[in-house]
This record gives sequence, structure tokens and C-alpha cells, in this order.
Amino acid sequence: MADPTPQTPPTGLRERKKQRTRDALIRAALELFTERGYEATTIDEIAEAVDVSQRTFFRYFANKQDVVFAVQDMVEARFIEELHARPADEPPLSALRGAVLTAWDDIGDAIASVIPVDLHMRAFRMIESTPALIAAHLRRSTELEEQIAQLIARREGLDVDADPRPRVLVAAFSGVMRVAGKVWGEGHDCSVAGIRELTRSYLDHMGPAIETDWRTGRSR
Amino acid sequence: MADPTPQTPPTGLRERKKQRTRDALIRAALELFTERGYEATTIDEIAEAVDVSQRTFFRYFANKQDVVFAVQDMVEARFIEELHARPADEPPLSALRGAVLTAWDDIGDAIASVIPVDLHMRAFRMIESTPALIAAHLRRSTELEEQIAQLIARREGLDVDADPRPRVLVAAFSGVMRVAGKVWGEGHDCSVAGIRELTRSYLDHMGPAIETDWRTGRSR
DNA sequence: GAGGCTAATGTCAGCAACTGACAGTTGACA
DNA sequence: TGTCAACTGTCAGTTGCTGACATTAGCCTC
Repeated sequence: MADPTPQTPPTGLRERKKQRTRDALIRAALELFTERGYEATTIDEIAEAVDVSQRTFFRYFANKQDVVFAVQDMVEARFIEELHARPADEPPLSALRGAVLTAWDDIGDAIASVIPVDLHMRAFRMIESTPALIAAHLRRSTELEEQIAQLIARREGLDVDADPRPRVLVAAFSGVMRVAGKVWGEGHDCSVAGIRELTRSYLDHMGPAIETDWRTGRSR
Repeated sequence: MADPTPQTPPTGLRERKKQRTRDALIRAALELFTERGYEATTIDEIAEAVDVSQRTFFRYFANKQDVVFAVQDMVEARFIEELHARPADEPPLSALRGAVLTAWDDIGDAIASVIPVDLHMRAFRMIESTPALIAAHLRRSTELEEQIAQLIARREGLDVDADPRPRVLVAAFSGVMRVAGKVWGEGHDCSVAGIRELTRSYLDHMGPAIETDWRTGRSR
């Protein structure tokens, strides 16, 4: 229930049936949410659309919000994989940057195995415009952050609790990532390439924004 | 209802009574929350402790979470004030840093007018250990961020939508702030001075963490 | 200081998100 | 084929939250 759509296809009939129900719930939920709004959609309606009881919905997802982030779980797992794969001698921020940009390149296919990509994109925007989901999204992000900080610390042979730099860097990094996502959501470009490019651009602005006096361009 | 405890003391009896009810609700709620936990405490219990109806609680606070952040509202307003007061020729990050550190210096008194300071400190830790409140806290933070980004942009004579630097800087800045708060909450020092010092230290680590290769110390 | 105005509050009914308990159904596997 | 365990449905109950309407209690005018 916790694992985000395992890579190895399920073997038994029971497993396959479970997978189908789960995917159907995700698809129905996102379809309804994006169409008539998150708050305006009832669990009962989702359950009815998939023809299961309300109780069953809650056996697949702990709460209403969780179904929204089921696909995000997959995406994040992919990013972590990419980060693991970065060369060990790369500086921390470069590794993060590289992992994000590489991940964006082939995330589309992974998503499509569960829902249409455009539905995922619409869901992304819905999240950014629904207060309750913004909150949940942010909380999930910080949990991911902690995981990333641990990873960066290990790469550099540090202890996260003794040296603040891993957490500080990751906090700054994901702050920038979040703003990129938000700005993309407000714009009109709904392609994967669009958000990838925005991400790249914002990350490249990060250093200068901190280092320099914006008016004279001098380093502080 | 929206304004966080106005500075000017209310004049009429009706106003004073309202203020008292509001403060009593905040105090009772935080007392119960910190004692037996946020989820485990019912709105009915809070209302009963103050001897008002449940409906009245919801006339003062839109939802269960809002009462938790009533005091934070005050603190944030103070920070914004300090930021306004910074000299115009100060570089952006310096202004943010200065405003935070100055604000910490005299926030204690402002809090004490509503609840005991130690209750506020306990509440802070409770927030950091309650998933639903972490989420709400983060969402509030991003709203504050947007406000700060606008302010920084105005200082520098920029447009937030045209130039990404204000939002990028503020995102990185508040990411670091959040980590400082979190680490403080996990530690044993529960003084205001403690979190102020941690804040200062982390902000000073921000530049180096981004600029340099941590192993050789070289700038990238 | 009596009476009308209105803001604040109480009461009640109802919806929706969840949860626990128990019973029925259906794959898995000997 | 029969037994076991996993999955699902049903039902009853709690809690957060809202709208409608009646009631109370400051405020203000005459």
C-alpha cells in the first residue's frame, strides 16, 4: 500500500486485480478532481465511479489527499535513483541539478503507465491552486528533502547532524525548485520540456542571487 | 477576525469581551494541544474549557488549525515591519538577515501579551511534530514568502514576474530558516536566544554551502 | 433610562471525512 | 476440493465544519 507502483509487474491474479483497482481509483479520482475541483468531489463519488465501496477506497489510500500524490511518489522515486547514479566526485549542487534535469527527461513514460500524462499535468496545477493540497505537497517535499540531505551527506562523508551544509544546501535547492514549479503552473506552457527548462534556468540563477549585490553586480 | 491581535487596545466593552474570548480560546487550545496532543483534542473540549459553544469557536477561527497559528501571525507581522525598516541600500540577503535577527530580539514581549512565552515554545515544537500542522505551517510560510519576495523586489526596483531573483533568493532564504527552526525544535535549548543564534549560524553557512566544493573549498 | 438596532452567541440539523467491528466473498495453495 | 488468508462490503459511530434561525446583550438615540 505504501510502495508507489512497483516496477516488477505483479504475478498472481489477486495482485493484478489489486493493481487494477488502485490504478482505477487514481485515474477516477484525478479525473473528477481536475474536472469539478478537489473539495467539491466526494470519496463516495470516486468509489462509485470505480464501483467499490467507500471503505475500500480507504484501504488503498489512507486519506483523500494520498490518492492525489500517488503518481508524484513514482516521480520522486525516479529522482532519487538518478541522484544515486551521479558520479561521486561531482560537487553537491551539480549532482542535484544533474539528477533533476536527467529525471525530467524520461519521467513522461513512467507516468503514462498509470495515467495519461496530460491528466498528471492538470493534477499538478490543481495541487498548486488548492490550499489543502499545497500544504500536503509542501510537507511531502520536506520529507523528501530530509532524504536527499542524508544522501548528499553520505556522498561527502559528512554527518547531517554535525555539519549543517547538507540540509542548508538542500533547503535552498528545493526552495528554488518549488518556485520553479509554481511559476510554471501559473504560465501557459504545459509541456514537460517547459518545466524542465524553467528548472534549469532558476537553478542557474541561484548562485548569483545569493552572492552578489544586484545593483552593482559585486560579490558581497 | 483576520487581523492578528491589533496593537491599539479595544475601546468598548463588547470589543474587550471579544478580545478576551479570543485570547482565552487560544490559551485553552494550546494548553490542551500541548498536553494531550493536537489530534487527540476536540473542538468541543476547547469550547467547553472556555465555556462557549462549539459554533462560537468557529466564528473566531475558520478551522482547528488556525487557532494554533494565531500567535505566529503576530510574530510574522513583526518580521515584516523590521524588513520595512531596513536601509534601502542594504543588499537583499543582508536585509533579510538583519530583519530576522532584530525581530527575534524583542518578539518575546509581544507574545507574552497573549500567552506565556513557554507555552508558545511548546506549541512551536508541537507543530513540528504533528504532520497536519507541519503541512499548514509550510503553506503559511510560502504565503509569507510571496509577500517578502514582493517587498524585496520593490526595494531593488524589480518586477517579481520579470526577474526571478527575488523569489529565488527568498525561497532559498526561507528554506534555510525552516531548517534552523526544525533543528532547534529537535534540540534541548528552548530559549529564544537559542533559536536566534542557530538562525544566525545557518544563514552564515548558506553562501559557502552553495558556492564551494566542500572538499577542496574551491569556488565552483 | 426605555426601547430599538445590531453584533455576538447558542441551538439544531446536516454533510463529509474518516475508523472500528464484523461478516461475506474470493483467490491461493496444499 | 477444501481450508486458509486476503480482500471487500455493510453498518454504526466520531469529529471537523457549515447554514439557518432564534436568542442574548452591548450600543446609541431620544
